Amino acid sequence: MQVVWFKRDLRVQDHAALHCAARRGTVLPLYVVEPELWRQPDHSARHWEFVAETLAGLRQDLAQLGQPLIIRVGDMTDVLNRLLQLGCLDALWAHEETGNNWTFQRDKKVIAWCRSANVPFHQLQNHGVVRGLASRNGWADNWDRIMSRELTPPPALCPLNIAPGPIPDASDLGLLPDPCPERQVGGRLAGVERLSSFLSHRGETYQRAMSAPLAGAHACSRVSPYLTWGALSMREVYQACERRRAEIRSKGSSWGRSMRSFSGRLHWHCHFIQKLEDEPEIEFTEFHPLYAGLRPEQPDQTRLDAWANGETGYPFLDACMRSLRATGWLNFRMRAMVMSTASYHLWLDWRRPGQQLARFFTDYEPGIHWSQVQMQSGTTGINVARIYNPVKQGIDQDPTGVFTRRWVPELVKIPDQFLHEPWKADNAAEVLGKLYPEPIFDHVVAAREARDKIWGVRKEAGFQSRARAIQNKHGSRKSGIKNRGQRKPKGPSNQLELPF
DNA sequence: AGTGCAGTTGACTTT
DNA sequence: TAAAGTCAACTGCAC
Repeated sequence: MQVVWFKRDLRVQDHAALHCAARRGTVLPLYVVEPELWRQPDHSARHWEFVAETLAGLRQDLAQLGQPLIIRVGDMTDVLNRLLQLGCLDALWAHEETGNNWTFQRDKKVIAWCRSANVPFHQLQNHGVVRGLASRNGWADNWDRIMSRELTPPPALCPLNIAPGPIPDASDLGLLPDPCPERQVGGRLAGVERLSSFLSHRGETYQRAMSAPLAGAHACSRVSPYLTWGALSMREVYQACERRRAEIRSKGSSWGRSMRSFSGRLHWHCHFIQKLEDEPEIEFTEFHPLYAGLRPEQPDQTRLDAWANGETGYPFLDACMRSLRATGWLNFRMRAMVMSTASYHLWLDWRRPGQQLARFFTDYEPGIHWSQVQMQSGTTGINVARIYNPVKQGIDQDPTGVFTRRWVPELVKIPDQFLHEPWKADNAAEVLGKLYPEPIFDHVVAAREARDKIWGVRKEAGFQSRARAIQNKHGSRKSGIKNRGQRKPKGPSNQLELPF
């Protein structure tokens, strides 16, 4: 029997492993709930609940093809042992997974197990990430080629007489309660709906609205969790986007800008995951070694908790964190800001805040996440430190205060004018330290100190040569430090310059 | 109508 | 996907 192991590719459409396995013989579609994975510090109940909903839909889709999804709970190698003893395992099929260290080690165990049991294990390429990549040269063109290939159709399956097995609850897995009342709903149907409503109407203002937390929640595609857990394939999202781009060329310019911008972000998705594929250590280790040990190894628990609970005394920052906890989502800019404040203003080592955010994001994608966490902590060596000002961001991104007031209602008595800096309000003493905390850091002083420390490292001996090596290994060939300083010289001025 | 000046804007540089 | 600083050009206004 051809066992198709579903991991973070929970769909039947454009699923190469399923398609190829079905051409070889009878397919046993399998999902293994691995309790140890779900106990990892970057995983949370909201992830599992999203996956459980997606599994229910996948089970139905597979049933339509002829054989519903089989679900088992336990270690993967134990499940494989049982299948082998039952004579149900002629070959194992899966997609290559670029996950956290736990799934990386588990995959190595599975590979070793298959080798010793003499079971062929076929791992097929997942989205645009290349395993065993020798060089980043030509990577972007290769991505375009992969994404332009035809979608793999779902195959017909032979029915088997095997108990399907229940889908466990988060509590069955011993996961801590993780209330997320406005979490996106899992399942392919919801993903397809998000994609089509984005392309047909929600996306028109994408380019303009994506950075504001309130407008962005509507104008952003929101397909990210469906891509993370594989209910949608990157290829089908990319192709739908390109079809739409061709269609809207005649329409107004905001559609054109928005779709170009969205397409660009789809390219970046795999670009970042490729970094973790090429260097799995970045989950734990600084891209640039000179940034190791810069911050205290053990983060100050009080500050970490205040940050994670949305109680720093900076209203917009706290609103973003509280919104994230309740919805499982934040727009890109606000993700960068919350990470930036943890790493710079609060000077916390990036690993623990990174794990906390991973648990909060329904769309936690390890490759994107750890690349971004390090980028917003200034430890890559190839990006200049971008330190966000939580007051300025509030004024720029939530000028009316509607978003901030929704999530920080204790500031109801603070006038609009002072919402983002409540300590300046006449009635500050009535609120601060009573209903809402005083700021736990001075953002101007903290940003300056962090900037000086980060820039100090750049001046150390050997910094630049190592940074160039990182850029060469991981950097985009279209931008980055390699091309800086090589910009085209300015063209001739339009004005005549006469020595008159 | 031209001049001086404070304040604003935008491009560019530095951290 | 930053923010702050610098500098020159520009604007509005008083005289």
